[in-house]
Amino acid sequence: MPQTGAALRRSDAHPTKIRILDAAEELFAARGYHGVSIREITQMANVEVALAHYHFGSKEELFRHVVTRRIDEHCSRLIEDLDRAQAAAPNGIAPVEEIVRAFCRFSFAKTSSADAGWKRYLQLLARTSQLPMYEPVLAPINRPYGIIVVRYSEALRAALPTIQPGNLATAFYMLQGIVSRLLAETEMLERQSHGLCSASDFDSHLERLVPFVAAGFYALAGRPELISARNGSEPPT
Amino acid sequence: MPQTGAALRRSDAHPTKIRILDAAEELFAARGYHGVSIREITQMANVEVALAHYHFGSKEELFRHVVTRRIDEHCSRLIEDLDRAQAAAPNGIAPVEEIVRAFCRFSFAKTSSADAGWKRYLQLLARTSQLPMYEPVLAPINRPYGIIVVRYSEALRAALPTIQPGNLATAFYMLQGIVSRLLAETEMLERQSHGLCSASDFDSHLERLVPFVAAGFYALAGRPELISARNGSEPPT
DNA sequence: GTCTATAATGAGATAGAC
DNA sequence: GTCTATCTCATTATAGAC
Repeated sequence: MPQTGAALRRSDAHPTKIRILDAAEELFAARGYHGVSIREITQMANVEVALAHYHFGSKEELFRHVVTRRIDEHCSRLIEDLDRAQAAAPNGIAPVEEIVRAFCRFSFAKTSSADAGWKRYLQLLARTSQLPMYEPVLAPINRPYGIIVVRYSEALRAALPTIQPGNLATAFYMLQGIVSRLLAETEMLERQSHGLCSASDFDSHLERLVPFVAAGFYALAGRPELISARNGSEPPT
Repeated sequence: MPQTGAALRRSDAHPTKIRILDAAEELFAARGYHGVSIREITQMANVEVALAHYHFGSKEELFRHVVTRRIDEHCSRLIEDLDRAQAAAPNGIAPVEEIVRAFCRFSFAKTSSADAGWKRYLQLLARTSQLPMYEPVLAPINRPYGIIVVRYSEALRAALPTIQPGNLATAFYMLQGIVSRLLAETEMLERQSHGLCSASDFDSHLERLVPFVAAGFYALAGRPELISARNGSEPPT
């Protein structure tokens, strides 16, 4: 047993600080920043209220730690997947489909996996990203994520040399809107499809998203004739 | 002057109940349900706190009234615009582009207009639609909106007879994600495009969204060859 | 319908013993 | 690092005069 006696208060396997972060992640994802109290968080984490303030100072700082905790790995993986797509292309210019796939791969894989922490973190970002946020909490997200936007935009521009800058920015923004809505996992998709589509079936989502978004990019690049060549003849069934 | 003496407390033009609803709409749109107190709302409305309880009973009921107030007109207009698109088609089968345009027209027009109330209502729906909501507040939205989903899905199925039901449902869900993100008007688009795209320029949004989404639908219907025929040769610049 | 006053609770945060 | 106790303030909601 690696833990010392002081490290664990109950039978839980993680130290206090991590348990608070995990509980906060889950509750913030479910009800947003204002919908959750520190008391609820510490109760779920099985620690005293004062420990949240000892470890994080304030509620806002705790929230900042939650959204910051995984952002660097998240962005690193997004870059790695883009690098892989470009390395696989003969001339280093990855096709639109592979760029779009790279943008989704890590998030979709983590959300589908048994790793509940990552799933909740991605839900938290997706669900709160459309609400106005405080600058102190927005900045630590936008610094690494801004690099993602630049790298993916450059890759898409290379794949679509004819596309106008405004069309590229808007198309990428629309892609983010789609991904965000899927990661948020609302009940709407299941209800609207009468149970035909499951919100958690990200393999199906990806096989539909890639041709949908790629076709959109080609259309906005003035290259609709490329769509059938890239897609193959049949869409997912 | 139509108002009686008892109707107005200050110089504002609207009766108390409306003023509370307007203030609540604005604040709920900005910070979500839990991020706003009744005190803030009544303060912005220039009325006493007790009047919110007199008119609406509880905070949750007030929120329900805010999201319910405009939903019927909203849905009626969505149906009207779809009807118009279908009436304009020779055989009653509107092309995908016109269906997508009809789905956006009213919301984009209201958000671009001087009508701040409608703009905030649409922001409220867009920003909170990805957070889990109480069933009592979800039901009054989903009843009329469910009809919209059915009608638009039928129209799209008529325009795309080869599309698989799962592809149709997911594609429509992706369309909703795009529209929702645009209506939410985050600062992300302006930042990511380095000021090239304005979040409030819904004319540009529409001219980019329609070919993007229509191409996506055609791709998922296995009919990519239709895209160039419908779009014309050049995308928006 | 509107106001004042107040109840009842829960919130974020801190001090100090251990 | 952890716990108990407490401070201070804001919250939803209601009672009752006008």
